[in-house]
Amino acid sequence: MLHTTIMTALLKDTFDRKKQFASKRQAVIVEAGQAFRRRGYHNASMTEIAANLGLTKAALYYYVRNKEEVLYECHLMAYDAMDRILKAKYNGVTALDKLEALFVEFVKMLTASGVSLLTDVNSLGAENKADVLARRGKIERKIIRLVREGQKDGSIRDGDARLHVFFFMGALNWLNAWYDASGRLNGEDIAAHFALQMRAGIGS
Amino acid sequence: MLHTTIMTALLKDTFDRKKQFASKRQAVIVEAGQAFRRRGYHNASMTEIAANLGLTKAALYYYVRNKEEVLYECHLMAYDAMDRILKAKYNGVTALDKLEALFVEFVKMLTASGVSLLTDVNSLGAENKADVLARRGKIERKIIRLVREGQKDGSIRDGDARLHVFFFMGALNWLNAWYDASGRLNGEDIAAHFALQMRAGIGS
DNA sequence: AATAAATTTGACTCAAGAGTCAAATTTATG
DNA sequence: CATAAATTTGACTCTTGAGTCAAATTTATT
Repeated sequence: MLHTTIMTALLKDTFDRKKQFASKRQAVIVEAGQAFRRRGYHNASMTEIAANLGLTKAALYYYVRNKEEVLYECHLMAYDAMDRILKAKYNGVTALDKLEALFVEFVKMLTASGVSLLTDVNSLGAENKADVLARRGKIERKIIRLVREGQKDGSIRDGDARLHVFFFMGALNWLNAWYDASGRLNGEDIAAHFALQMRAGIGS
Repeated sequence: MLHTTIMTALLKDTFDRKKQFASKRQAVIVEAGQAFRRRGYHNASMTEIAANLGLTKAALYYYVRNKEEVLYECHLMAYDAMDRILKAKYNGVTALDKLEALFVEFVKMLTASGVSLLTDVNSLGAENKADVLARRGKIERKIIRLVREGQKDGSIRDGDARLHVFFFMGALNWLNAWYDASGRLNGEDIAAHFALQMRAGIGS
């Protein structure tokens, strides 16, 4: 009994500590991601990111190995979010319907959360870069497959499915360049508009 | 007579020299632009760009003031090209027709020439950044105006014209991320496909 | 060939920012 | 309070790449 209480206390402690550490680390990644988005990877210094969190640069390095790792995790976070969206089941009889629902979620996610699609993939080392591009490729292929499905069920117009996808993925990636959370357009509106435009663009 | 021949020789000479200088300088900008596109502004070093041209870094600096200026000129070059396209008169009775013709030219230009839309606008100093964003804004507004015109003449579906435009401008900017000149898709095909998708996306 | 201008270079300087580390400080627990 | 682990810090080091400059070299002209 005494033994177990000690154990549980110990476990709870280490668990809490690990949770604390993990969530602080997460905060670092998110803050860095926003800095990267606003100012670009190379223009955002680790010192600056630390300061935004009320920390010193040296303290940052308690949570992350190096800057590149942070960029890498930012990319992964975005692709994880997209994967989660892709994994969910969407209602709608046609593939186009599903694609639309998916697209809405993408836009809402990108306008709402701290997650953003970064473009600076060349600042990653060969290993991480390959990894990130593989993740991106996987997602793109999944969407392309959905488009092909739509071309079979007749909901999506014929034509190069890859081009269909690259076109509207561009809209997603371009969001970062102009979307301003404090602007008059909210994420829901943009999502609705973009979904409609995407659908019209490839629907048959 | 003697006088005039001397003068003309002198003028011709300086003219040639200036032309030489200008075209070499242009080559520097173009090469740098390609390097920036491939590797990102900060990852592409001046030494590397010089080497690609068979020069030394010091020689590069005979042609340009500094790296930022080069980035600035790359942006201007792209916007100049877009301005030229925007200035031309396009056939087609509806605004949508004109927009489509325009869009085709944009895509062809971006897939063909050394010109490319760069995204690293944050690496510019305040002055140049404002300038570049102003140029971009001007172009966007012109296109938005055309979209509004289309909404009046009934060729373009109603809805926020800015969003209509941001959507397909994303496709343009995303080109850099995936387009490979040595790939199986050529610029003309992409232009045709994208034009169709753009048109379908906002046509009424 | 002599000359003058244009072009190129090797060998620098300099600043910025990534990353380190031993020591100080804070936090949780008995 | 004493202690041990976790966290944070100031004060470094080190590398990279931008930018400079006086001198060398090339080019065009008479």
